[in-house]
Amino acid sequence: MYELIKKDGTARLGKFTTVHGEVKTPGFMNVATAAAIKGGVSALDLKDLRCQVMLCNTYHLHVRTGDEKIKAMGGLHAFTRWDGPILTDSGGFQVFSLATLRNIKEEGVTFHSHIDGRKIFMGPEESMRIQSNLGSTIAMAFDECVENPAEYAYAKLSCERTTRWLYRCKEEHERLNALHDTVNPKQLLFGINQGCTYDDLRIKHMREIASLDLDGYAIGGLAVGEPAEEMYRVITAVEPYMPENKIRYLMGVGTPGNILEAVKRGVDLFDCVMPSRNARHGHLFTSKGIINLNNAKYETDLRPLDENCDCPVCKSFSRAYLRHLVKAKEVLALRLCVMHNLYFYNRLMEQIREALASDTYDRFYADRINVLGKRVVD
RNA sequence: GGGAGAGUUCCCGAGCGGCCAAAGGGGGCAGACUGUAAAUCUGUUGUCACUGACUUCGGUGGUUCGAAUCCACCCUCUCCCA
Repeated sequence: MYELIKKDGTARLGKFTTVHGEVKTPGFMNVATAAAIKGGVSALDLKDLRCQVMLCNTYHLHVRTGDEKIKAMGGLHAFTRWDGPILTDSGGFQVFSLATLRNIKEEGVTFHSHIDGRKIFMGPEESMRIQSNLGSTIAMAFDECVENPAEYAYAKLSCERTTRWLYRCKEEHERLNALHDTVNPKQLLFGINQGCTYDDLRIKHMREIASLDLDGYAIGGLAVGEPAEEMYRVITAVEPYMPENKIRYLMGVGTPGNILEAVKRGVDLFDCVMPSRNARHGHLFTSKGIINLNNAKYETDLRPLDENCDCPVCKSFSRAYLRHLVKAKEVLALRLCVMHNLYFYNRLMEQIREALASDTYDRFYADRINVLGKRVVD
């Protein structure tokens, strides 16, 4: 359950209590799609990286190794050795990202597996069953994440279908939670707001799903190519209709700057592949902006990535060494860079919470917003 | 000593009379990445006064309207025989 500790304008400081532990919010979830943070970081590293929640994907784990096998092995917690909260994404995003490999109908979506091409059907009931088998702390509703830009007519049609899917999700989720043989009978369910960039669709949809009294509410379908200002506008428009006593999750977002903006607009929870993916590509986040380790200027730079960072990587290694590892394509480069970026994101969230707790968020925001997205100059 | 073959732009390597500043890799340089089909993708990589000109394909000469491509000699390397 979510507890709102205090508000600063629309920004919220809170905590979310689950059977697998407490999540301080605003918080960031570290993405481990196939039950692993890409780049060689295991669940055992996540505590050191100040991670609160691990996020895994329904579709990927269904395709390999298979949710029933994972259930038989004790669920995702036993499997990955991560004992904190796990959120499973429903597969809804794959409706969007595997666009060339799928077909959407009222019953659900048929995918062609990206691994072996075989047909996989997933609808609300299937997604709920898989997530139940995985035993995650939080299950996400099965939705359609519509591409941007989208025609109003299609956005409306898709949004209405996502609502119908949500009713089916809730029913199946309750049925499964009541069964004796589930890994986590206290599994929570979050609904997902859709409506593309149309404020009226967003608001109508949000009001509908809010009435279902779910455990949390997500805003989905953003950061899919629309300008950031449009994303902020949608959040601002829909926020008043999100239940105040429920946790709010902005899916797939984003850059450090996006997070500061969204926190200001009342969002509690985030996840994004950006810290891990960019790290794998030598793109590092620091308190003074962005460092691209591929750049020749770091070849003999003996400073740490971020002088203000006390992560295990910054404590020990120079930019020059990390650049060397990146250029040499050493696996160690991936691990160290991902560790730093995840730590940076988790630490950023801590700083946001500290600022909210001490009523200094406006100042924190003003100090950082123009720095975080730019290249480090030094 | 005799025979066979090879030398191409930073590297490997294609080209074998004009469509060649020269394919394709690699490397270099730079950019992108937002609920991960992503340790990936894109651009660029002779010089300059850059919609054009100039220099470059081991060296020097030659044939030709035109040569990285054909000829002669030279240099270097590899392999085989003695």
